[in-house]
Amino acid sequence: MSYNFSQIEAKWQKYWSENNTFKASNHSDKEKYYVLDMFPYPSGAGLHVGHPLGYIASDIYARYKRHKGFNVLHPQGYDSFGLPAEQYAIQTGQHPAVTTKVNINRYREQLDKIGFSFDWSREVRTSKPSYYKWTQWIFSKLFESWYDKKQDKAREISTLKEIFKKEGNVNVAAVTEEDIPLFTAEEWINYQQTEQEKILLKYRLAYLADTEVNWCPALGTVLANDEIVNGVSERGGHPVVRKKMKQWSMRISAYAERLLQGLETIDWNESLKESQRNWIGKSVGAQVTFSVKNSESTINVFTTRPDTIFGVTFMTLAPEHELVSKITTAEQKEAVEAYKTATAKRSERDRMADVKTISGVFTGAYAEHPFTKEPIPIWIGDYVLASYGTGAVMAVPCGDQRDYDFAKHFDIPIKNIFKDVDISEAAHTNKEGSVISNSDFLTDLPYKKAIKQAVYQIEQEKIGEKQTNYRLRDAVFSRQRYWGEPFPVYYKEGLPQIIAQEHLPIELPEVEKYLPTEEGEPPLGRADCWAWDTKNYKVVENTLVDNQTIFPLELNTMPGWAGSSWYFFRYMEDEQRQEVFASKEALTYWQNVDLYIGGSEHATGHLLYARFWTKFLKDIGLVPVEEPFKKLINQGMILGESAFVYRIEGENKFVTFSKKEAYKTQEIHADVAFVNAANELDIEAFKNWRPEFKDAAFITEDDGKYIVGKEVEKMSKSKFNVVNPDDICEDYGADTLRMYEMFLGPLEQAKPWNTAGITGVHNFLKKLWKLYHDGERFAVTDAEASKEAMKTLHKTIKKVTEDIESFSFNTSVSTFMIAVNELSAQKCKSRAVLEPLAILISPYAPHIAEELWQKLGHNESVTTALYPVYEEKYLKEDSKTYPISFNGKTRFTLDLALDLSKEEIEKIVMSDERTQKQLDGRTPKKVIVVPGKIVNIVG
RNA sequence: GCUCAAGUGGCGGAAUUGGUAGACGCGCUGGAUUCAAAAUCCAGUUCUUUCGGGAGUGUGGGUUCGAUUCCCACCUUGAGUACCA
Repeated sequence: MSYNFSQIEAKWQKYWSENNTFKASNHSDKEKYYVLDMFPYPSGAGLHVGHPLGYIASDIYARYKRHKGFNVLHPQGYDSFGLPAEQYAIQTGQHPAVTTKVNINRYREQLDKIGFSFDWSREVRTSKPSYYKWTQWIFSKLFESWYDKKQDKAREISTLKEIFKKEGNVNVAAVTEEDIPLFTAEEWINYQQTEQEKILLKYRLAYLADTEVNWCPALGTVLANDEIVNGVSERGGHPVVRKKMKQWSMRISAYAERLLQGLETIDWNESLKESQRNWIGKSVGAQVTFSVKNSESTINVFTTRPDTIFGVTFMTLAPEHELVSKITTAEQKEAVEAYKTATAKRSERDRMADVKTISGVFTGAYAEHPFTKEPIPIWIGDYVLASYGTGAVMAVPCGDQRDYDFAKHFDIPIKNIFKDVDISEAAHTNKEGSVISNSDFLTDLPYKKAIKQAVYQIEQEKIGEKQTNYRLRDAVFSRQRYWGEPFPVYYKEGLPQIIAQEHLPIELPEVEKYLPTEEGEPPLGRADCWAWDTKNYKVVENTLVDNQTIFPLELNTMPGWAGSSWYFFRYMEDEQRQEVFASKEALTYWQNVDLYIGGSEHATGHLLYARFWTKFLKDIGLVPVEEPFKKLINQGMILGESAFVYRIEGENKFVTFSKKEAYKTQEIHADVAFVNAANELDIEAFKNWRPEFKDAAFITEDDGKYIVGKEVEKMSKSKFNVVNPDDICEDYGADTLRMYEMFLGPLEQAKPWNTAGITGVHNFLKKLWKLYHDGERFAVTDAEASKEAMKTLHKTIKKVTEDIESFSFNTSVSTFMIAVNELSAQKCKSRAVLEPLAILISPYAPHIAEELWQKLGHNESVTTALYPVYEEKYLKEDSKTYPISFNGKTRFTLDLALDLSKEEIEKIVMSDERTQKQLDGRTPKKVIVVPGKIVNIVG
């Protein structure tokens, strides 16, 4: 009976689904283990072989943990709101919900074929109203909260109102907008209600404010910082410009320090933590106030080097700085205005592309040095960013390269305040080991002490204070798009009002087109039925808006990361799925994700936002954990092998790989489906591919074959190098696909896909099958296993267990191959060996394992079997093959008993004739014997 | 520029505390089987060689009896970030 994988796989996939084999229970005495994949966005292209890599790894781990006796939660779902479905809707007029559903069904079909152990009963779809109801609800909680710095947590906005009523805002330490006026309790009480609401809005964690946003005209929406790569949109690569707009934002900056500290408590890879640290960008220093001469104005600067304050020879403001127009002198007005206009015109991209050009203008004004009282010229320059720190710097050219270059360029004096350092060529930017001089009370202090002393003096003289700055900006939360969560918000007198939980979800309205309106409003502006009736609590026709009881609803939708910032909690609930976003019991039992696997492209987006929301939900007592993902692994990308044909320029003639150098050619992607393992092109298939190739001519190799060029690139439709997992399952089976994906290389590493290599893994599974059979007959016996077979088994248990625990799945596949090769050679048919082997392999190749398990006489699924236990006694050796090396180079080997002493070993080795031959009459200087390891003869 | 990874046969990769470099698989070569092919099985496969050996893990140095592994400098590739005061 041969290995009929298609029949076996269909049989067991049906069995698992019918028997709810992988349904997790929220009530169990077993220890819990939560394994999660980053859920996919269901794109129209379907899955290629790169996508399931992480799912296979997590599935192996989940199945392994079940064998180890854990209650495993391993769910899956869809991040189903997003731009591609909407772009498609704009082009075709099809409702994004329709295409999304089609894509999800296709994904599910593909996933099912690979044999994952997902608990589909807990599936989530972010675009489902029953799901986004709770996304809207969490938004409303953020709206109803403020961040109390004293308690270092988010609190309900009602507590803030109480404080205002009692004592105004003088004693409140909150994370807010900068422009908050101080008021007393009396003033607060006397404010109009709208005035109060305006003030509260500045405190809320979800707030509406005029912000400088990244506007992408091509997509017609704003983008968050993490959605922009190299100055263009991540999706589509469209240009992005800065623009001031009224937008919803999330006060993630309030959590900067906790997001940074939390990294110490989680098991993520270092490079990922490092990118989050960089993104948060903490810097410790001081804020110092400089007064402007002949003016009431003062300039605040932030510096990480207060020790260099005596080296200040000028100041630079960002061109957008609000003081610029105030302090500029009449003579400089024209030049300053011209510079401001010029910089405003330059796009972010231009500014980034040209970092080297130094530009700036003198304002004519002078500040006063807070210690020396000397006048300091004030300049403006675009190397100072308005969005970081205070938008102004105290320039210390001797210690900062940009200040140095600026000073040299404009001939501003440079004062050296470093002891024994030459600054004639460049600034002295390395603070380690430097000693300050020429600096009054800081002279002769090493930099660390100087920083402390400077901060102390600054605080004593009340000209500034110690301060910590973060690069992390608040995240823009509005998108001018259709296919996202609507806000549970309506507007009364221009101020946002939240809709209570019991009226949620606010469902997306129908629109006749998915484009912005003629007035430039978001697509929801096209909806006819998009107003909120505050009496009947329902969405009604826009024509009914009277601004008394019926008000207009918010037209923006939420960004893609809203739904993905909390979905891992949603999976925890199973029974009361319609009632609460997850019950207390479920949240307490499952806590957080033990193992999270996904791509590294989410390093600063999803993974930061999810941590932020989790911390917030913890603050308001909704979840019990501070971090969502305890351990995280980034799977590497599987790359495609593209095939190229070479067209001679100006002709419809293609030249084969080895002869292309003789011509001027143009590389063209050919579909990898037309190319065999030997890189030969199927010329007929290629000709029929596109009309323009119909009459193409070919210059072939001498044997008449056309050989293509190969190159490793990202797998993508546009490169015609996509390999589909369905085809692999069809030809070789899911078990082969699963094992081969793992066999390709280390999980976290990027690696090219090469279908040709798959036969090795497929052959292995055939050999495994044969091991349990004798021709057509199932041949496992109860006969006692040989010593060698037991040794092979326990060696395999040990290695595979270690490999799974360290996520080294590629090496465990080779361990299985070695085991099957050895057992086949030993002709082992013993149940005592083959039964544990079936369990060992079942996380990797679950279908064949189930089939063999059943043939072994079991009625229950192999997933219920306990993992075999490694016993050292089977591996005990009494001799070892010693490498005998001379000066570190192994020359021959020698079998010796393990219980020999060092002296005995040395004696035997020295008397061996091969040793004498190697030595050739010399006397060794030294003989090193490491029992059980090696013998090394020196000399 | 800065930060983080990584450089090992024709290819994917292995070597878990420093101890026989190249496991396992692909590909390739030869053989068995077959009318033939597929499939299967067996043997070989880092380079070099005067067949005794010799060299060899990006490059150069160092520590060590012994280094793919540890240290220093450099080169290359990939990822992230980018005037962050």
